[in-house]
Amino acid sequence: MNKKKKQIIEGAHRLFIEKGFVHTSIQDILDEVKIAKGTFYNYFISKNECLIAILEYAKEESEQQRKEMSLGRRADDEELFIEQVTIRLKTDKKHNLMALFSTTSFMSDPELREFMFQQHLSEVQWVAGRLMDLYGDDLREIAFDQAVIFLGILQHSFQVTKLTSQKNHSLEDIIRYALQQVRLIIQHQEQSSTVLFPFERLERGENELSPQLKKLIEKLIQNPKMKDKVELLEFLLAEMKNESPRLQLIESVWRTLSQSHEPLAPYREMLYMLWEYIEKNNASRR
Amino acid sequence: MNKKKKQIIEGAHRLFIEKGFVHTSIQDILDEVKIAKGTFYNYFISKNECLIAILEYAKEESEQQRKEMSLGRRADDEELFIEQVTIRLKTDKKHNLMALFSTTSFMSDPELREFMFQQHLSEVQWVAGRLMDLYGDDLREIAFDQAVIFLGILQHSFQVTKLTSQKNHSLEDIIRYALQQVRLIIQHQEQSSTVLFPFERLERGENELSPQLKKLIEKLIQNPKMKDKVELLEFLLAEMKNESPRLQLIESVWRTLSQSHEPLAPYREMLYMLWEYIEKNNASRR
DNA sequence: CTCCAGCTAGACCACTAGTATAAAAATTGA
DNA sequence: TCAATTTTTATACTAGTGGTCTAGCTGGAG
Repeated sequence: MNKKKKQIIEGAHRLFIEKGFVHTSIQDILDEVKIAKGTFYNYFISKNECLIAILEYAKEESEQQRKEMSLGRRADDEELFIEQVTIRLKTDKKHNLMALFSTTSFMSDPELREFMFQQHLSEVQWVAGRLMDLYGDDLREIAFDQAVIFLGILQHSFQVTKLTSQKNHSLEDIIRYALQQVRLIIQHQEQSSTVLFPFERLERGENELSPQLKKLIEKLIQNPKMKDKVELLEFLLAEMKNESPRLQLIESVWRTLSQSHEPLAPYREMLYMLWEYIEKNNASRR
Repeated sequence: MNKKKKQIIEGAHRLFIEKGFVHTSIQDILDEVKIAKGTFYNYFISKNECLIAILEYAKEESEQQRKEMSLGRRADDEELFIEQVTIRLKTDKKHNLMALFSTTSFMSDPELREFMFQQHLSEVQWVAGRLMDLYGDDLREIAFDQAVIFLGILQHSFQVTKLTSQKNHSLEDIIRYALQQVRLIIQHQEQSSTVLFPFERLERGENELSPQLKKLIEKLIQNPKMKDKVELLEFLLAEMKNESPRLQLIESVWRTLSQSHEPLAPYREMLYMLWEYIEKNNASRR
């Protein structure tokens, strides 16, 4: 990322935390970072766009940390899960984004809204996957429901903690508590009970791969040298929307894309996610 | 309430739903209701104040309905509870305030924030009380926790329903689902398990009576004729903050206040709430 | 009739996000 | 090193915001 852009993001970030998004004017940012208006609008097409960049940065940060802490540990380690959830909340807290993240609906700008939606949904999916790691694949049917319950308890507990300004519970206490409740439900759930969110419906198509792809394409399309890459990516995007994407084709395209090493972080990230996707689907069809 | 004020509230309400709070300008409201700017600021000191008035109105509406539907039915009727929760969500939906209500943190104006806090907290308290009606007073210890869990599951499920734009679940389905999960937890909860929010701490002092009192005092203090009333109310406010308020005194003051029939809705509402408070505490000490 | 609260129209203020432009400065490539 | 290109700057501008203020109008009560 450009150095100046990073400066702006960091400055804006500081101010958003300090004074809140609404009450931070562009002018404030300009004064803080000591740049001219033109420069700001060189990097962001709007104030909202700037916020999105900050949010994206925060998400990447916590995801990176989650991956790192999972190295060399078992996927069914409850403590690992708790730590991973903690890390997200901590970065959210550090970035003071809890509120924004949990709301979405107040957002006026549709693009910002959409972005928050995706963020949120992908978190639910992550939790659902992790719950299956923890408590076995029998959970599959209700994994998504339990993820929703877990996050619901979590979020609401935090809210009420704030409301009553109780300070006697740590982040971890509350996470542990939420997990305990969910475990209890899982253990005593009868087979026949209602399922609100069937897993399959949400597993594919609406996952985070597609929007990521879209964004990458938009970025690359400006560069004429990337024309052939864009073509491949666009094919992938279309293919993944199908009922049953042709895995062989996707894998082939993936290999082609992997051969050239682009110095773009989102490009490499993309390849990694794609690889995960291929693996997962290969496993489930076998 | 003044006729013109009602007109403004209704017009503003319509616009807030249609275009959202942020994107409705004062000018829009003026055009909609066909009034001059001066008139608007005659009734509301700010746009925020106007929003608060709308929210208050919505809350009163749903509380009224909740009371009405409880007439002649047992307090431990699960169906009644479900209907009562439904009615709140429906009016919230009708007023499109779900989002606002559940968030709070994004609000810039501290007064608005405080208001939302109170709204939210009082809802949690209401649910906690009702859960005890349903499942017995043994629940007391964990009633507040379970209320938080219930509302958490509820809110989050709604959010995810929106996210995934699933339409196959009705309001009632989701409420029933949330209650089912909570019931499951209650049935299998061991005695020794963690309690996040001890009931006693939240039962008194921070209930809705105090802020209501404060607001009423602020209103009456402008009227010199009400000076003696204000004195009594201020005594009540102070007394209720004590560890164990002297019920006899409070009841005595209540009788005095009841003798003069003020034509103010909030005044009568106040008396009603105070009476409920006295009854409840009388019962629990007996 | 007078009086006056409530209403109106509209000027005005300081502020907002975002655009436009021309000149200056920094970076780049040869 | 020098010329070309890109980035940055300063500043003026637009159209809109929430909110204040004033001068004058109007309908109804006494």
